[in-house]
Amino acid sequence: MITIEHIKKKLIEKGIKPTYPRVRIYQVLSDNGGHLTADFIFKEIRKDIPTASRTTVYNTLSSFVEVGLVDEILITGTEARYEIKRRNHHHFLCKKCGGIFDIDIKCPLAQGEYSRVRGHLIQEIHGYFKGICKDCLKKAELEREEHEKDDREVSE
Amino acid sequence: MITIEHIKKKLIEKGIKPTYPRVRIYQVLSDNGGHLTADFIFKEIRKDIPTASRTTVYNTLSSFVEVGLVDEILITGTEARYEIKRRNHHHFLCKKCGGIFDIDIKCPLAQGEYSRVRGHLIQEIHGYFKGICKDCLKKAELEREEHEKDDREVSE
DNA sequence: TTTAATTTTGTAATGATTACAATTGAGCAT
DNA sequence: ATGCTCAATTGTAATCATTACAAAATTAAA
Repeated sequence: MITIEHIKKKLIEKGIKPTYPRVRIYQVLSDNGGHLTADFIFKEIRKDIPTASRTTVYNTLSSFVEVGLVDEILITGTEARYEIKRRNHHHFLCKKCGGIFDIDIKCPLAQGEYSRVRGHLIQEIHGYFKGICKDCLKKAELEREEHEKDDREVSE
Repeated sequence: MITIEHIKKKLIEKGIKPTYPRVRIYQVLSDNGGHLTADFIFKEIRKDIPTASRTTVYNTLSSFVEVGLVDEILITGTEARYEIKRRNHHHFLCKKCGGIFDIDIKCPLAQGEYSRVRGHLIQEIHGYFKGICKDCLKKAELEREEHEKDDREVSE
């Protein structure tokens, strides 16, 4: 639980004026774990600031990204997701349920931060995985067993 | 230079009927290097098939992705990009010029294909980098030198 | 309190992608 | 050939996240 004062200090450090909407957006990012959609954040701050607009959310998020407070995660091709910058982890998208999970791995590339490859200056390293999550695997397993039981009953 | 017959064989192998538009889309992907936009492909096949529709391009690309012939690359948050599946390489997006470059690296994670992490079944591994490309770095370097020269002239 | 600068708001536009119904085309039996 | 059936393609309209932009509100300074 980060305090309002702590958030304000963080924003000022990065040259961002800590207005109420901005502080709230940071707080929502901080309180709700990772990979939040702009829409989720918008609805969340609407509870406090009924007049808040989507534009403010987008503007604030992009300035947070610009100064390096926040990461923009692009996995699905549709909605971008945002989270407070945090090193050494990637994301996993379940192709079945659409859920996004954190994968804490120490990628050797991500360690040697901001180096060069073939003359290009590397500033950001993004990685993500797609597959079937634990829960969906379990669910599929159970369904398979059900079907086998059905088959046996039919053939009897 | 892949032959039409070779493309047809590939599509049939994957259970895709090798219609002319589909073969042409594969050929465009094959002849023009990696990370092509749907729009580029659309314009390219329009040269041969003046009646071709965007929908066909999208449908075809998504079936190619589905059967694993093609990878969908999501970097910019806007346009998706497509390329024929190829292992052990990632992409680099230049934040200045918007160019996308191949980065051939042997990521240790990408080697142990389709394993599991924390119970989740990993089917795809995506990685990309952002930064400033070689050319833009050189350009910035030259501009900096220009400015230094200007400063000297002014102070003289 | 007035002024100026910044931030926020709200609406309209954008642009890639998808939905869907109508048309076309390929393969096959008559 | 002709008609039939199914799949592929087309074209238009809708969707939906995001951006542009001008007006209103807020803040900080004078």
